Amino acid sequence: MKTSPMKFSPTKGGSGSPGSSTKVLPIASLNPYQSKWTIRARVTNKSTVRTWSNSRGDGRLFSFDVLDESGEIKITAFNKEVDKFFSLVEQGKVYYISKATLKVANKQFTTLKNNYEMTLHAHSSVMPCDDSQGIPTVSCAFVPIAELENRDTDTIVDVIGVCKSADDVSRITTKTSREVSKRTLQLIDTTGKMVTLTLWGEEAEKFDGAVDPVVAVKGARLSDFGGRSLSALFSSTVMVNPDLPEAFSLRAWYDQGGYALDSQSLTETRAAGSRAKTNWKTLSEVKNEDLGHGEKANYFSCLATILYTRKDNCLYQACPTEDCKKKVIDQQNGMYRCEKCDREFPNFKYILLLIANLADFGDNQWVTCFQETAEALLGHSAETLGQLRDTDEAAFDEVFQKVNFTTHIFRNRVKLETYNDESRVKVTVMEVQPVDHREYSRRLLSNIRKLAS
DNA sequence: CCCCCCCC
Repeated sequence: MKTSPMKFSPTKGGSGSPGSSTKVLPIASLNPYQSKWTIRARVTNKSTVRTWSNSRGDGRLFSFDVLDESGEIKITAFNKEVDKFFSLVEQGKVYYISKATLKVANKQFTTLKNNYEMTLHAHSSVMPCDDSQGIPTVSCAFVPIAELENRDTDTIVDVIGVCKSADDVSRITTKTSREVSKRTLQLIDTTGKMVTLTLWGEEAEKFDGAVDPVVAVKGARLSDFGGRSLSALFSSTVMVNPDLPEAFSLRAWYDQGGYALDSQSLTETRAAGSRAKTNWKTLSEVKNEDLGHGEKANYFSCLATILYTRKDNCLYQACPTEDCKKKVIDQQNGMYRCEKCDREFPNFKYILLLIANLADFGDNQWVTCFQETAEALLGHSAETLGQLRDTDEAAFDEVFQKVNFTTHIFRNRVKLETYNDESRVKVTVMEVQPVDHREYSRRLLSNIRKLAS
């Protein structure tokens, strides 16, 4: 299997053939101080054609990575060489490559294990090689998912896992106003840990996670978002169900029970995080523990019953601009002025700002509910309520009567606020959820057990 | 001679 350096004679000779007097050398032995060489290597990654424009000029380029049994190297082609080689170079195929320029790789940008990289020039030769014997298909040093916790962030890693779930593709706008597709996958492996991998662009769009495929990524960046997470780079290779022994054993492990493992994620997403550590408090605990008195706001969840909602002034006329909730000034001429947007509008939207009194078995607390939480409690949109107030006062009143003595789970933000030298704790409802009685009962039982022990 | 690697 080993391909030792040797003379070779291409079956198709002639002037266009790779230098017949050069040796096939392992990639690992190449350096800028020798020029007579040929490598025989497999293309493991190929970029698209990109253009650039900067102070030093502009042009087109593409790059590809090649691999042999000794190592790997990045090869770049510019302008005329793009035309000459782009369609010839195919992912996964093996080529004889010779007469390219070696230069020291900029470690800032390389993800390959090689101190050098190659540039193709006018006399470079890239020739397909039918014999791929002894040339590996990929070279990955997979890091177990649990091990990612101990690795430095911003390093480049190879990871393989079963894609237990995948989010839908979404479009995001980058800081430089480019639009790009993204999709996050949750990968698990036998270490019992899970990590999020983000795919970008076309890779995100075409990914199909329907059958929990094995996903291997070579050259992903380890980021510290949410603890530890992975992001694919332009230079990453993402492989779905790759033909690798690691993939086969993961598949077997998963199908034989690994799928049922409740893997702990290294990537704390906001939703998962808040679910994992809900800060349950009774209303008296909130007061006794001086919650919200610190520098930062505190969050707590409670089960409570609404005793009273203040219907007066619970609706105001706000700027119709999306995301602007500024109160408008009625110009008394059919126009409404928003100071924040510095514009007048012929219309406005209603915004709810509901003051309510919540009670549990031991205490009560005044809270503020903005738009979404107030709508959830009252069961009507702000717009509907605005119309109702103006047209049917009895029906409007009834909405507020009906919400009294209803019980919900409230997630709240609490913060000490100071107005005119007077400090008081302000509680804002962030989320209203129905009571899950099973879960609530379990929690009570658990509290009772703790008190008993 | 590129070197973009994005979002929460």
